[in-house]
Amino acid sequence: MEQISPPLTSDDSARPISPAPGETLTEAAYFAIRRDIISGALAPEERLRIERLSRLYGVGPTPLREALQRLCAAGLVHASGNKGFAVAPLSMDEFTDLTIARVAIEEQALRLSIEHGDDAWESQVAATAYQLNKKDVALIASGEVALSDWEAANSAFHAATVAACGSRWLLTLRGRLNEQVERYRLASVALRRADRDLVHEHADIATAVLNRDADRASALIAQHFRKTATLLAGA
Amino acid sequence: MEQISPPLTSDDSARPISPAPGETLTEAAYFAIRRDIISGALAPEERLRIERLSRLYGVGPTPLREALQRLCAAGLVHASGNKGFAVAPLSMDEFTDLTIARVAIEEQALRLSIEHGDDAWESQVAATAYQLNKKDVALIASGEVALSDWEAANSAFHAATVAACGSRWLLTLRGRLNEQVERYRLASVALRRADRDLVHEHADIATAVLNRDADRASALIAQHFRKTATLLAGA
DNA sequence: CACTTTCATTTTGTCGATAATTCATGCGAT
DNA sequence: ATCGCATGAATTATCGACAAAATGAAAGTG
Repeated sequence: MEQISPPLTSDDSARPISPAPGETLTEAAYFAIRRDIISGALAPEERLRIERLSRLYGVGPTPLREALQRLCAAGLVHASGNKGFAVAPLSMDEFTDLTIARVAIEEQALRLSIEHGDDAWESQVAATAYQLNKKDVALIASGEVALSDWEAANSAFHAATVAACGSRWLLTLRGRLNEQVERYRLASVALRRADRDLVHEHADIATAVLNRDADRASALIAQHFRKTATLLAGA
Repeated sequence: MEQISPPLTSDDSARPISPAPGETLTEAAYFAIRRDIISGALAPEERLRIERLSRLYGVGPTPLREALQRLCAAGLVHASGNKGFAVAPLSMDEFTDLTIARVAIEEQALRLSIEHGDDAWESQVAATAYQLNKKDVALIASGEVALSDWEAANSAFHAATVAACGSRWLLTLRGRLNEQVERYRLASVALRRADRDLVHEHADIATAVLNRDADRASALIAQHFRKTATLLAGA
């Protein structure tokens, strides 16, 4: 989540992972590899040889294999027969597929959230909407504001809107999908300075949500996601 | 999927798994353990000690650990710190949560499928609906027909209806959810002879789908799932 | 030129050692 | 006398090194 796009591949500089407190090496490796796959430091379809990863992260083979198995279940890594692991590929088909699923889940989560959300939820939505608006304006103005800041605010706002949907499973699935989309986002630089009117898009969504207008919020979020998808695809 | 509810726990009878052709031991172990968790042979919250599993399935510790990591990502197993693995617990909260997510995904998948489905899809829906109807009738009549047969038909019908949704991700997520629900289904015997009018429920769904009435199909499927949930909960 | 056989690389599985955790036991305090 | 706490031993998970199986490629032969 930190670095946007480091020296992509062939970055064999050792980046040893901290064993972390009360965390198993397997988990540490899992998070480290996931981060590097999402950020693109490990390129799509790149083969993940154990020995190399072992040198890279300074971890033994066993925790690495276990971490890779988990990533495999998460869909970020592909494991074929006896031919080892590789970073999951990136394709347009997969991306449109992903967008469909994402819209479906976000729409439903949003509807449920609007239906069940209480006052605290409303406050949170309003608060994150306000923060995001500030970041949106700053982004337009200074062109190259701290991007990770904006991303955090963006993510927080969208998370807040669906937080009251009442299903941890729905949110978990949503998280997994976002994880995947993040890869495409970061893979394409086009999205950065796309001159879309984010200020109004987000403001409209926030308004619809706070007005409890499920149909309108649903339509707007679908449009919002699809626009992102179109921009990313056309770039 | 085969056995409904074998001697539950303390079944330490060796059930060695076949290495399978062109399949790695890790995968074999993964499927075997998943089957036993879903079927209830491995009880909820039961601790999964490596040594014991090793004796049970006749597999070394490493493949087992890797399989458990994957199951962990799938949500069927919980892994805590350095305290080993355990079968994921079953709770009412989790179940209602699950039902919400399931309805959300199935509704959307169904709508998309109705929108995009072609003639081949229609045929498949009609065919599986016909088969399921036969099994439904048989189930009512003979009281205790081959249950696995009925389940296969039921599963095939519902799968057919959403098959044309156009998103592999949506279907994958749906599969994961169904996996979880299956555990609750099999854990409760109440569902078996629940005298609900399955014949008509299924027939109505099939009719709505084939008539391309997305709203009605959506409503029916939600009702269908929620009824299952209610029956299961009340038992 | 195609097919087979062999060899090297890579992945997978087994084993033994280390480190963490849990349970039981004994001591001290209330 | 009982409850709480600390200590120690046994159990258990985690890790890294070694060995076996499988895959892919190259070379040799029909």
